[in-house]
Amino acid sequence: MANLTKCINMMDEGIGRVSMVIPQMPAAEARLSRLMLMVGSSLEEELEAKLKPHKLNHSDFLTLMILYSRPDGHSTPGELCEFASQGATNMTRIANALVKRGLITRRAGEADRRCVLIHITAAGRRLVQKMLPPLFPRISAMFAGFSEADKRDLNRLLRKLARNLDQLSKEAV
Amino acid sequence: MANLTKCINMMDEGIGRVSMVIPQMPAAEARLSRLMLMVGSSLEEELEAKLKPHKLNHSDFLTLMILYSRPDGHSTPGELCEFASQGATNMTRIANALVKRGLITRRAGEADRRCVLIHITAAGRRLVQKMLPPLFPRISAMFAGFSEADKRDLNRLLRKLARNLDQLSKEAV
DNA sequence: ATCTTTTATTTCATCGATGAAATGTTTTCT
DNA sequence: AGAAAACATTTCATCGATGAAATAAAAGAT
Repeated sequence: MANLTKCINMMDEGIGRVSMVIPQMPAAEARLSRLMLMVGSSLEEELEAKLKPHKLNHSDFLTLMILYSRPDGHSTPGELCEFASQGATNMTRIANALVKRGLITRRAGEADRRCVLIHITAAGRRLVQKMLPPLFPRISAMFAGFSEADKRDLNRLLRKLARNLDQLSKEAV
Repeated sequence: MANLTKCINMMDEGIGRVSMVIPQMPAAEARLSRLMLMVGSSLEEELEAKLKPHKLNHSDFLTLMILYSRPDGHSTPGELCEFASQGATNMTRIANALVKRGLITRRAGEADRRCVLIHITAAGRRLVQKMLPPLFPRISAMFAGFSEADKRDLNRLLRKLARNLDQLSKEAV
């Protein structure tokens, strides 16, 4: 929808001109950040579009996937907040919606009774198993033309970038 | 804020377990998509945090930067919609806010009088020139430890990914 | 035993984004 | 000239996200 290539071209020209006026700008790095932002949000759009028919948004889906991918299919709201990068208010709302659809259940915690144990249900598992396979061709197509070395490199570089971002936000305190 | 590394670790374990249950999943590619999404949104958070003190969000800032980086400092709403990936309604709202702050002006188009010409003002330029330099150290820090080859690779791979995403959304019609 | 902290929810108010539909100009088509 | 298309705005209704504050229950600290 967004025509990424066209946006990237115009970004390239723009950064070129700005760095003429402001030479101390780290142009290569600025370009990389913009690329990350553009490709990232395009990917997000693509994903949301595929989730829409199932009446799930990214946060809902991510929450469900975290539970699905857990050894015992459960977690707590606090943990889900952390891994899905959501506030507590938001997670309560998400959980309410998923409970209402019968995809998860809430129980009282056993060890620590302050916690709530959120379990994925059989229906939740079935939904995930129905949703995932149709995504596979598109996920593969995204990386068409990537050699094994390309994938390894991208993987390595994204993780390195992630570590740097963590470092940045840690210092920001 | 999000502790990206921790989220990535849990994603790795999760994908490992899911691909045991669903072996036909393209695990490496799924991992890469998740990485892109996570790093992308972390980057977005980082950027928004830096913009907040100036009372600008990402869309506002992007719109202003597009104008700033233009040879003649102007564009039209339609063009801005395209390059900032915004709907027309949204762009009208953004432009209203920027006009109110004196950062841009609206004029009637000369060649095509249906179009509106949006110009960045002197105040708009001053704001951009004041905002950018403090961002530079952080942009550089994001890519700390990246060799020149790393940056070239990341650049190349992101552009390749972008082309594939464009292809995907074109086919989706 | 009391105080504090942790955990989750509820309530409330707000903000930005979104999309559809109607409107008004201006240009283009035929 | 008249019809159709393009451009931008306005209006309206809605939705998801957000954050602060109050509440309640349980665990931990001293």
